[in-house]
Amino acid sequence: MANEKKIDCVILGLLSHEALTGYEIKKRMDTALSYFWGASYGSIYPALSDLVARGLATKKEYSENNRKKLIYTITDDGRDYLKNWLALPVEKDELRYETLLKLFFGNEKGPAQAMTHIEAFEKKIENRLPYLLYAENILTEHLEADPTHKYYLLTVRFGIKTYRTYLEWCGEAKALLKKNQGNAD
Amino acid sequence: MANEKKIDCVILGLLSHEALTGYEIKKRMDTALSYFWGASYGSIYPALSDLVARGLATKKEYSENNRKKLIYTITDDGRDYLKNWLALPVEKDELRYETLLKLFFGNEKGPAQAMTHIEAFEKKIENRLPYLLYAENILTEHLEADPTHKYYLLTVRFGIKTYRTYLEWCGEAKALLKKNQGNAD
DNA sequence: CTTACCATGTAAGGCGTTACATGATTCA
DNA sequence: TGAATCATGTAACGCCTTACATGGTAAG
Repeated sequence: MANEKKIDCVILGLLSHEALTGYEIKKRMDTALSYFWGASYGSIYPALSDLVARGLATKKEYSENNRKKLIYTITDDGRDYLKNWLALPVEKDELRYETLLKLFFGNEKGPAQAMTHIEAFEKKIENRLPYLLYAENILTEHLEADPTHKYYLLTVRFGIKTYRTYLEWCGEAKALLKKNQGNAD
Repeated sequence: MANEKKIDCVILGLLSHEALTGYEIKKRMDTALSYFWGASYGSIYPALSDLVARGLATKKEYSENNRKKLIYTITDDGRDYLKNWLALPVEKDELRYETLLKLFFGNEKGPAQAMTHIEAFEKKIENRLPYLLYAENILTEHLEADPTHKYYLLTVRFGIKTYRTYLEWCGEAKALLKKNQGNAD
């Protein structure tokens, strides 16, 4: 019962909402979950087969516009498995911020280099923020009609808040680097 | 020249400041780098041997209080390797927030369960924040005397800002869950 | 007609954690 | 004298990414 693989849990979690194809699961990860989780096809498809083999999901062939899709549905056992995992305490939250890593060792290359990394980071965040704001709007509007999305909304708000903090930090970091560069305004 | 392993880069980055033992490197990761990077002994020690084999670091036996230590020093080649990596654009920043994952699927188990995860997260962050604040004080004080720590300070401030945002979010998330639970104060 | 996207997978290999193994020293 | 911390490492195994392979459809 121990050692739940995270990839199984994410997939079951997504399937607990609605039946999905492997491709759609990947899409969800790249959008709705992108700021706190990720996975590649190379882990998604094998995991799906495995879930079916263990009776935690079922697979159905489905045809849309003459194009066949494989849709996965969570089973009762799958739902139990998910619930069991959800009740366990969180093992670890981890980040691997290469940007911060490069910045940490910034004195090897100087402020100009550090500035470049900060600006690239800033742009990446600025590009992603609108999606989250859009999602927040939709979710807030439908909150009373569909309260099951309350949790989704909470994670979106986490994303928005942290992204805005990142942007704030970028501004401050750039200011500090400029100030210390020796040329006042 | 491509495919720089991150573990090599972190270690070289730490060694670029001062010569260290494997044990000390691990310590740095668990404190100064903890909120944006991590590694285990099982990756640190083999990486150190490898760096020596490639001429990017040297190893010296050293005795302190009759206890032998293996101290690693960065070489000129190591410094070049590090600088080269620092100049490359950031490949990816990634987070794996199990807390957010469990929260995302929270409607399977309800608000009480979600609350538990949020509170555990909150406590973890509250416990770690003081270390960062302490580090910020020290670094700010010594900033003019030792400007090489400017970059370290930037990452510490990143940690503080994001941690504070996390705590803010915890408060809001708990409020939303309570409100929707149906019992107004 | 070709680029982008939809859609599903496999294989190799890398990377890194966990668990194990060992032993010294310090502090209560 | 026992626990905690210092200190260094190895081996097995697991997990996941990258790259590869294939082919349909939609839009310009």
